[in-house]
Amino acid sequence: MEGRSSAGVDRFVHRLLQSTDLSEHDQASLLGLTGRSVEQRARTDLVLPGQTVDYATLIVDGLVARFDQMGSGARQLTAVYIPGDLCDLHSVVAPHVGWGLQTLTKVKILRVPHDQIRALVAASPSIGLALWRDTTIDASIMAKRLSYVGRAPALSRIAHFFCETGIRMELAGLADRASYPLGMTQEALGEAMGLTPIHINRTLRALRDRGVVTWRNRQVDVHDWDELETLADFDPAYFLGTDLRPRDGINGDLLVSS
Amino acid sequence: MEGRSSAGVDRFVHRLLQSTDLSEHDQASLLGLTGRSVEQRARTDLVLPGQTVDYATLIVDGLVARFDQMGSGARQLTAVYIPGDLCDLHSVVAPHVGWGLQTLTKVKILRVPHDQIRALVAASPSIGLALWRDTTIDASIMAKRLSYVGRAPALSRIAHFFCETGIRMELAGLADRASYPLGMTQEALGEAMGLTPIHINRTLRALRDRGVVTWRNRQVDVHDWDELETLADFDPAYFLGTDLRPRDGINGDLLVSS
DNA sequence: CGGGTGATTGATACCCATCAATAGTGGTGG
DNA sequence: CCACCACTATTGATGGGTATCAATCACCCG
Repeated sequence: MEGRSSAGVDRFVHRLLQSTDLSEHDQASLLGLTGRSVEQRARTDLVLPGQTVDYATLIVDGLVARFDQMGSGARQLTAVYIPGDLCDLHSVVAPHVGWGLQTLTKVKILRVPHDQIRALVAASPSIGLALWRDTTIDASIMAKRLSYVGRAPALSRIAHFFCETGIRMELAGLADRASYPLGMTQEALGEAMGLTPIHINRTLRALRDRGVVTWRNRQVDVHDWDELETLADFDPAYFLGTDLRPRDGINGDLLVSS
Repeated sequence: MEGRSSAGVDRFVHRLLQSTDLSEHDQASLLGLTGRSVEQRARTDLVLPGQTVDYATLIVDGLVARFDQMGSGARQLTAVYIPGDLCDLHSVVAPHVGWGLQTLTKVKILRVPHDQIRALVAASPSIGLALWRDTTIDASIMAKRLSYVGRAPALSRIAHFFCETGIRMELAGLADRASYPLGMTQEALGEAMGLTPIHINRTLRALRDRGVVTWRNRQVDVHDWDELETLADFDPAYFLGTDLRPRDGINGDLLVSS
């Protein structure tokens, strides 16, 4: 079970590089991350609210969601993660968690000990910066979700999810934005969107009937990306590292200067 | 205008200490933060989406909100900040922002240059840890908001906001949880809750009629805290540093060990 | 004292939830 | 390999929580 299965780590480092410059040495350090490899079937809880964890969860294959649970037992998914994501990176600095993690599909994950990550941060300020920044991007995505759940109608909300997920898939090198695998259930999407599965189903039908996007057999196919973006009022700026790329006074070991 | 007005900085450091142990030296460094003091009237934008900022905003007095703006112009408030909060701490690592900041009341703020903060982080891993952790607490609050906007009815949603804000006020040493100033408008609360101001007004009336809480003259008075918590299904664990206090293997300069 | 913003209330419409039932799909064991 | 069974997707009917449109009142600041 132990192993330095690099597939997932590779993707993670690749994503970090989209927002932060890292030296060869730092990249090598990050690629050296290891963890216990675990496989789980769909719809299983990996971490429960109230737990204290000492590892972070890196997705190698499949989908994982972070959720918050209401007293009634109803769940709201606050984030959906794809391969290459380090789901609960923030648990490194806040190991007592108020949320949980659940699988959305059959998954393969890597449990990376917090100690390893902390050691890297201690050894390299750039890595600390990159990881901190990664958690802020995670928060940006959540903020955007909040604004859509609070303000957008179901059609726009779901369209936005398809846009966002498509771009993330593409950036991760997993698929094309207009055609990507999505193995979660309609019920899970409902929990992410703040909608009932019934209404999800009807809205998906509306999107299909309009010829915009089809989601069948665990596969999303966008037939009219422009129209999807219009319906979603989509602007990818909020989670792209684009504007955080090499620029004076921000990147790399700037933390060490003043 | 320049000044080392410490009132706000004091509160900020005080809050950091609730979740992280910091040495006397680190505390002194943080207290040495300075910035340009600015005053603004209510309902004014401090930062607009798409801007690149080189300072962080520390609230000395008044309320500030972070918002996301839809294409229609409608705004969703993704966070509400009180005195002592460093609103956009995450902008230190991601200075190109996708959101904006607006005042909710007349405010006095301090604009603290990113450079100053980065220098502190470079000089002390503990400070880096404390600040990173602070942004994760911010994210926890947002996640909780998301789950309530997505899953809870208006009454519960608003009750939860009153609980959360009361506890935060109390922790900040600004007021009692059951009686605190809240100078924002009902419209602004609507933007935070994902509800129209009309519905906010009616729900407030319902809370008043039940004898649970009264919000008048910019002042919240909770008459029945237990009932309010029940209505809100409130559990403060998600943003308290409580469980992050001194504990082996987590705090202080642990970042520097392995 | 005037003007504008915020609060309050009423009437109506609509989006989405809920309840209920059937069809389809994939996984599992015999 | 097939049959079963649980889970998932789909559709209909109905109700409810909020939004929307509209108007009046209260209040604060200049």
